[in-house]
Amino acid sequence: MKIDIDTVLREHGIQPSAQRVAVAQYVLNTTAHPTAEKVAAEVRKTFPMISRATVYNTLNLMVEHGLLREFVLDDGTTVFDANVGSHHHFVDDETGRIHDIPWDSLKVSKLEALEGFEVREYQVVLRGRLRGTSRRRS
Amino acid sequence: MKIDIDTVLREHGIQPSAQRVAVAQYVLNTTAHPTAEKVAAEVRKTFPMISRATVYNTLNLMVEHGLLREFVLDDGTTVFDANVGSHHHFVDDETGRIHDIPWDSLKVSKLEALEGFEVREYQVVLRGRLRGTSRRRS
DNA sequence: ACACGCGCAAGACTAAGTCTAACTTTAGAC
DNA sequence: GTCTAAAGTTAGACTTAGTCTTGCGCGTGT
Repeated sequence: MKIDIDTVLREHGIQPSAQRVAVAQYVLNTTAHPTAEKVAAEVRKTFPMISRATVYNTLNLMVEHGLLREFVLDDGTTVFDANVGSHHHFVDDETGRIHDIPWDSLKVSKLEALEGFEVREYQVVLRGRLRGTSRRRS
Repeated sequence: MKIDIDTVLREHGIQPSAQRVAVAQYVLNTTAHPTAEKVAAEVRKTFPMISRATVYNTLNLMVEHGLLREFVLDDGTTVFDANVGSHHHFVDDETGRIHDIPWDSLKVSKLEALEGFEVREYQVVLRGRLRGTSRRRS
């Protein structure tokens, strides 16, 4: 479950440090799509002295080095996603939580027909409710 | 081209005022997907005394009443779109500008197969370059 | 051992947006 | 037309998320 974070960082060209490992440890092992502040809060549970700037620096570093993906929600909050492969997103209207949708669950066609646009990447953003949820409050 | 803004507002249940008309006048007649600050700047050209709060209030009002749509870009900036019908978005990597893609240009299939998700709406967000643009700088 | 550089901390700073309190305008009643 | 209450507007304080700056300390290579 939890491989050697130290190695993962190094493999992606990031020099490890206690703080960076702590951040990576958390953010690479959750599917919760946390915000930067959430990451900071979590990490501080085991590493109380880490500064905000370091958390932000580390997250940005990880994004730059392809270890993490940044995603901005409709309400403007930006969250991080350890799932760096292509996938779509479903946003729960009620809780705001994001769920990853496997790439192959959806198919977008007619992309070729877009005259004048050279598409590098795309993604479907869905919004709605989870079916059969008995209203769990966040 | 420019219908009676006063009437449009009233038809959507918004009591017109000089400030509101000025904001609506601009934002309903552009396809530029402006930010709130951009709207404020534009409106001030003809209405210098309008306050920031009023611009924000008016834009939010218009969104609530379905005259406008809010859209958050990947970098977290939120912009407004007078095109309230369903459509997709293409974000130009180079300039950051957004282009509306007609709903029927793309087709998303297999939506039904999403077990457990009750989709209320969705949208494809594409990213890339405009084809054949001779690098116009923003 | 030494110095150089990288990373970290703390807090100042910025940008975008919301909130508040006081003032002004408007619509409707008389 | 005048009055009043409600609605709208203003300026600026406040909040939140994030970046920048400055200085310190530790590790590493020679």
